Amino acid sequence: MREPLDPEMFDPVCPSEVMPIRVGDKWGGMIIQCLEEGPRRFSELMVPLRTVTPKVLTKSLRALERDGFVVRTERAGPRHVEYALTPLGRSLLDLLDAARAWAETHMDALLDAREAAQ
Amino acid sequence: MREPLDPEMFDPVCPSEVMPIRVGDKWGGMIIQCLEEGPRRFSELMVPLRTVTPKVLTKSLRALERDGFVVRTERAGPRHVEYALTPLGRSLLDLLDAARAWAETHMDALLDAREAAQ
DNA sequence: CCGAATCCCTGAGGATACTG
DNA sequence: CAGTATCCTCAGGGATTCGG
Repeated sequence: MREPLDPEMFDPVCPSEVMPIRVGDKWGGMIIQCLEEGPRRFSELMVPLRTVTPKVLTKSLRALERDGFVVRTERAGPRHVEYALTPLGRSLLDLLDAARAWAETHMDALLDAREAAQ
Repeated sequence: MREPLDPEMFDPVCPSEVMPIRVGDKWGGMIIQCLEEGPRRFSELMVPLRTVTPKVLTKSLRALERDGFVVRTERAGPRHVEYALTPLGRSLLDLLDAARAWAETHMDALLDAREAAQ
């Protein structure tokens, strides 16, 4: 939670375009993974999600809030906002892990199939 | 495999709009589940997927083919086409089961959260 | 029976710029 | 720092009709 998020946390070669499994919208799964170790601030989230724009990140966070996966908290101090997983959000972590495990094992086969089909 | 697919296989109240987990496109996960017990014909698939149109089903099936999840086989006889899971497609079944298990346990909480947020 | 062809429309997602 | 405000594109998804 204290350590900053790895900017290379998500493989740019394996974006969500290729990943056939999604939780929420395009960024939902990645955001949830970013929050696994504890609350994060808006600007912290933008680091590993490099290509996301503020508007889209906001939209995704709002959607995760609506579904009860994430809580938004304004902390004292100037413009300090934190996003954290709820218990319901945490309940998705196992699924996300399973999805990542599937990807590591089978993504090559998927890519091969896709290439074989041109 | 021999038994016809249950027309009520998928809860119309809980369509993929609500389900936050997706495999492939909107219909991908449901199609894969339909093929779990063995090959199925196009028209068989349309039964549980009631609201899908032929065009969209075709498109989804083609996408599943491209990714190597499904094979399309033309059988002898007039216009007899079968779709079946490949081993790669079968490798997704565990994930889909996990997703369904998650949904059964937590979907109510999600719906509550969504309603609380209006 | 298994689609293909056509048309359409919404919305997810992005680019860019600005603000309290 | 944490977003808003516009504008735009494009593809997912659907309705309807047609064909071998």
